[in-house]
Amino acid sequence: MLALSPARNSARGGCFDGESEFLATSCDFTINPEENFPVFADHGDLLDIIDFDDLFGVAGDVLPDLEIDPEILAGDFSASSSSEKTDSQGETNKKGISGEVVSKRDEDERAMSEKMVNYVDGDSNRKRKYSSSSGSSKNNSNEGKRKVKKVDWTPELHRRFVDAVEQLGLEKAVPSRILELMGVHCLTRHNVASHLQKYRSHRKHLLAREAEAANWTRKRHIYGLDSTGVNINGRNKNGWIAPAPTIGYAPPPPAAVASPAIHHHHFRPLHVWGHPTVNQSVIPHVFPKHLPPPSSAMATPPFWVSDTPYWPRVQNGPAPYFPTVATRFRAPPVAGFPQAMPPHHTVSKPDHGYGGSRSLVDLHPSKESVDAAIGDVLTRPWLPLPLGLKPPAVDGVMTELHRHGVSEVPPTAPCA
DNA sequence: CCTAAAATAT
DNA sequence: CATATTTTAG
Repeated sequence: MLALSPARNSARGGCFDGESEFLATSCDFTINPEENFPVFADHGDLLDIIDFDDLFGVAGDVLPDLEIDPEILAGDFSASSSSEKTDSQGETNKKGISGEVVSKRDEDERAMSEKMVNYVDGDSNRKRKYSSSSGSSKNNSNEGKRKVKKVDWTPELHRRFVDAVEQLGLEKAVPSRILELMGVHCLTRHNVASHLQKYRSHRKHLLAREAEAANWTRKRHIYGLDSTGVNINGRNKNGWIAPAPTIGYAPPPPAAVASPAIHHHHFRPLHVWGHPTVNQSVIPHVFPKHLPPPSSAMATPPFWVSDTPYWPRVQNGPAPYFPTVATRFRAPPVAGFPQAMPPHHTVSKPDHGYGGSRSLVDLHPSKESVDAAIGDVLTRPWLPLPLGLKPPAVDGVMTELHRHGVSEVPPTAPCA
C-alpha cells in the first residue's frame, strides 16, 4: 500500500547531511560516495546516504523536488552514478498535483543527469547548470527544452529554512549560512537565496500589514473602542514570520490549531504565496526514527496560505493524515542533522513552520516589528501606545532630563 | 557573495 | 492571471 516501492530507494541519496531518513520523492539523485558529505562528512558514509528507511515508505516532504532536464546530460558523464534507478515506473508519480505526473522513469533519468551535473564538487557547493536556451520561446518542457529543475519547497524544507534563519538571526541570515545550517545537500545557494528573497518579501508585507493593524487598533482605542483584535501573543499564523508584538489578530483557538479543517476560517492574511505547490510526498504513517516527525508541518496549516487548508499532500497513496495531539509535537532533534543544529535549538521550539505555534524565539518581537512599533509611536505620540509598550515613568524621565542638564521642567500644561 | 529585479514556468 | 522559482544583473 505504500506508495513507495522499495526499488526506488536503492540508489537514492538523501539530501540532508547525515540523515537519510527522510527520503523523499524528490532529490532522487544517486549518490556518489566521493562527492557529497562535505562538511558533515563525519556521518557521510555511503551507507548513511543510501536510505533504507525509505523503503518503509516514509516519504519525507523534506527533500526538494528537482526536475531535471534530460538534455542537460548532453554531457558525458561517465557512469559514475550508474545507479540503476530502475524502477518500475508505475510506482510513485512525482506530483500528485493535477495532471502533471512525471513518470518515475523520467525522473530518474533526470535526476541522474542532474546529479552528474550538479554534484560535481563534493563540498559545500553544488553546481547546477541552468541552461536558459531559447529564452524566447517559453514553450514547454518537452522538446529540446531544458526543463529547469525546480526546488519544491515543501513544508519540511521550509521549516528547516526558517529554523536556520532564526538561528542566524535575520541580520545574519544570508544564503550561504542558511544553506549550511539547513544541511540539505540538494539545494544551492541560489535556491536558498531565492527563497530568502521571497521570505523577506513576505515578511515585509506582514509587517506592513501589522503596522497598519496596530495603528488601526490604537485609533480604536482613542475612540473608546475595545481592542478585540489585539494580538496578545504576537504570533502569526502563517508560519512565515513571527508576527510582531504589537497588534494583530487574535491567535487561533487551540482547536483551530489542532484541526486545520476548521482553522482557516479565521484568517485572511495576505494572499501572498498563494497556494501550495503541494508536493506529493506521502505523509508517513510512521515517522522516521531519527527525525522529528513532520508533525509541525502537518499540524499547522500550510505556510503559504494561512487560511487555506493544506494537508494531505498525499498523492495517490495513503489516506489523509490527521494529526493527533501526540503528533503535533516535534520530537527531539536527532542525529539527522546535528551538525547544523545547536543543542538548544531543539528544546524551545516545539512547533514551527507553517502556521501553527511559533517557537519561543518567535514570541520575541522581530526587530522590524519593534522598530515599526516604535516608529509608529514616535510619529504619532498622541495615539495610545501599542500593547506591550509602557510609557516611561515620570521619575525616569526626570532623571534623564537631569542628566542632560535640565533641572527644571515647566509645569505641565494640560493640553486642551 | 548578496540582493533585487527580470524572466519563466506552472 | 497569479504565484513560485530560476536566472540575470549590479
